[in-house]
Amino acid sequence: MESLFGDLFDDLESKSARFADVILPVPIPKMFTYKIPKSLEGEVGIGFRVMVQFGSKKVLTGIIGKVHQKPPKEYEAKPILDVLDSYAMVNPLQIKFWSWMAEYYCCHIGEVMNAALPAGLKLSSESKIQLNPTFDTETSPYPLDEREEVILQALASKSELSYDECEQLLGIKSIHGIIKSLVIKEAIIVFEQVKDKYTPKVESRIRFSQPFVEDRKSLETLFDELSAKPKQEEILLKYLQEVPIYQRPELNVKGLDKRIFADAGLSMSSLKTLIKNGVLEEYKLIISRFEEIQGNDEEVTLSEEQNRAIEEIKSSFQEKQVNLLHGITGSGKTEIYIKLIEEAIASGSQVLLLLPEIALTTQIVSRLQKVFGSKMGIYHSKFSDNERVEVWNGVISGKFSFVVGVRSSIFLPFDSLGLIIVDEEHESSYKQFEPSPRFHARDAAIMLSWLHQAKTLLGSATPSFESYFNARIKKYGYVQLLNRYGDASLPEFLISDILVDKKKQLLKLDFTRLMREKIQEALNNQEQVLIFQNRRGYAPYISCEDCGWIPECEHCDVSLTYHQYSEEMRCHYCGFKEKIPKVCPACGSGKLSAVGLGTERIEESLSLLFPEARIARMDLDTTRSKYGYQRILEDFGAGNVDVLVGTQMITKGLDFDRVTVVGILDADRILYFPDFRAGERAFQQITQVAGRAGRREKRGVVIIQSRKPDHFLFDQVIKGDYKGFYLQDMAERQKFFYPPFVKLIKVSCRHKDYKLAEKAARHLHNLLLEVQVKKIMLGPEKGLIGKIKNQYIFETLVKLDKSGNAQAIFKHELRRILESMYANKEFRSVRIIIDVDPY
DNA sequence: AGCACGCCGACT
DNA sequence: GTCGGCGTGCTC
Repeated sequence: MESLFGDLFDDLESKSARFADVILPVPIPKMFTYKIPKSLEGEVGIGFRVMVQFGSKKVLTGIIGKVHQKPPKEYEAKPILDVLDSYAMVNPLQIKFWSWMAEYYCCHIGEVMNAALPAGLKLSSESKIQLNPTFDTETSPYPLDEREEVILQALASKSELSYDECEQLLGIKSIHGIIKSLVIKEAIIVFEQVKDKYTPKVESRIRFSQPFVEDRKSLETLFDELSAKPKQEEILLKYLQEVPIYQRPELNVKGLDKRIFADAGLSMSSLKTLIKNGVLEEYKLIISRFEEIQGNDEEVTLSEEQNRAIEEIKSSFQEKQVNLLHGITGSGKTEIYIKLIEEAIASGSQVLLLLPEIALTTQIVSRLQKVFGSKMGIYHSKFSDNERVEVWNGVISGKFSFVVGVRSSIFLPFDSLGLIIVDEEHESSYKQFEPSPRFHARDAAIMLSWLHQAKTLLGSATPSFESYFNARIKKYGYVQLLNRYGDASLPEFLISDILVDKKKQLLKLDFTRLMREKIQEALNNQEQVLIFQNRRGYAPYISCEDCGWIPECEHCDVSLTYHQYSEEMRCHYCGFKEKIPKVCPACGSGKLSAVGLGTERIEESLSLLFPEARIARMDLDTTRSKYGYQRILEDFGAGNVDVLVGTQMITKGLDFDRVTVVGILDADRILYFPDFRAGERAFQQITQVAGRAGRREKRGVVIIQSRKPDHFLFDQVIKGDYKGFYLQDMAERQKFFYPPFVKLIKVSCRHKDYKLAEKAARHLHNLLLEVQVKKIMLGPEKGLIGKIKNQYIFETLVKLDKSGNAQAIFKHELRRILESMYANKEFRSVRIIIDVDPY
């Protein structure tokens, strides 16, 4: 009843709507009101893409966020120029979600839209020129110069030219002046062309022309005629073999993929002749970029514990919107997900499963694909734009009722989500840092599921302390899985003291004796080894042994990482590269040596220590290509590699039975990271890496090299005492006011002028101090990295009281303050960046 | 963000 | 004299 009236009302509203507030991809924090012209009445509504004029000449495409009949007071609304869609690309729920995100993360809704839409749905507008039809060279009062003539001649043969093409034509850089002059002389017209970037994938298909299908006699006559032309005959026979149109004439409609003839080695020119003579015809078929996969609904058998967990989750969902599933590595969370997803789909809901980027290319996806087949969509950052648009459309059309994807898949056009699962909920890659919106996909997913009145399941072996905190205060439900699936035992932990070995001269190429022995043992037994070092490159930096000089990035305040393989030094913040100097530029000494450990160097050390072992490396540098990651994993899985060295990539989704030894070379680096989450992260990372050891028959060994083997964290990791560590860390956080006890907002100022950046940050800090809410402020301080890409950074950290409406008030005031900063001439050019829930 | 308008240096 | 530099102001 209610929904009926709701629909009716909406309908009435849209029929009489005369104005539309359009979300545009511009960094201005509001929507823009345009008039809906009579001709488009009833053709547009929320979520339609429209073309509008913005400014004097620019044509932009935006999305309608609201329709209404309130004429703007201060200005005359311009009309919408055109609608691009016959149905809404974005639904009203998404607009609500975008608005919430813009509000919560203090950014503009246009920025959210930018992040949400796959590039293929954003339209690019490009200025082009065409001949002015009323122009005549003979009668024109204006003389044309040589270059202008060139352009006009080109336009005679080609109806339009882009600016780029004009530049190429004349071979000069600034074409603007010439074009302007031609416009003044009324010789050409400049227009904006909007082009849809999405191009459907097409296949050329061949089929018989209709007469031959309807009339069997004509086909026979044809064969008689062609007996003298064996090549053409061959083609027709091939076709009939694949498409038996005698028995099933209807098959001719779909025809046959053209490539089949080429693959069979048949003459393409004969095929052309047949088409030319009207025997065969060629047509284009729009096909999906995704292969059809039949799900086999394989029966998943669950352990008693898994069944119990499912029941607990379901009953907990009765009263709680969010549930935390805390299951140690290898406890079989995937099966539980499958069961819950199946049930949600069966009840007619959509389901979203979020995975961290690097886990998506692995076994879990192929596993799910086997169960769900092609009703499952995959949304991955390595997919092309076109592939993403197809997933987007597939969600709208209902083809995909279930999507597995990375953080940006929360933006897909779901309209009836029933369940969102966030796997590896603690993963920091769920947080987007650059560019804005700086959102956390887990937190946004909880909001999204709330908008859909759906449920959220957070899964992790090592939950984020926030989520665990929320579970403990009963805001979230909490379900635990305690046993490893198939009763695989937890690995044995060994802590190896780097300093002791160093003193005894037992440290060889950064490997302690214990580490070397265990690796050798595994190699002797034909078992596999994982070595974890969360630092790519050869070494963090090189240094001059004589004067201590360290090469630094020209644009950022960091040392350059030494990459031996490519023989260069690279900045991991801006991508700056430099050749390695032969001698120290500071003192001329030739003694430059690598300091510290990176994956490349470890790979090299391993091949020196274990010359017989097959070694591979997995980090950002070896997995750049679309399938790089998969290839390395497959190699490892097939047993072609004995030792795999890698960054945190190896902690995800690797599920190989033959790994018995896991080595962590420099645990201290994880432990002493300068941020309040260091302990939590260290616990998570070590536990996750350790979870890769010994999954089935044999108990694995985890060797941790450290200079501080007595650190209390090791003890708790070894015992698997998550709660103990949590409680200890929480006490610290409460004492020093860190989340989850406060809300953090980081406000930074960036500018190429050091002094100005600092001054702006001071000023901003003072303005923020005046906001009347309970809070603590730190800073302004030079950022941890003081300069990135030639921009100096100063930061203020605000710790807000979580109770009451301190957050809302502060964000509101923040907006006002930002405007005042922007209105201030002095600080206009300073970039101010707001990061809500940083880290 | 673009892009226009507007006021000061080095070029045919 | 002009072409072109980038400061600053606005976009429904």
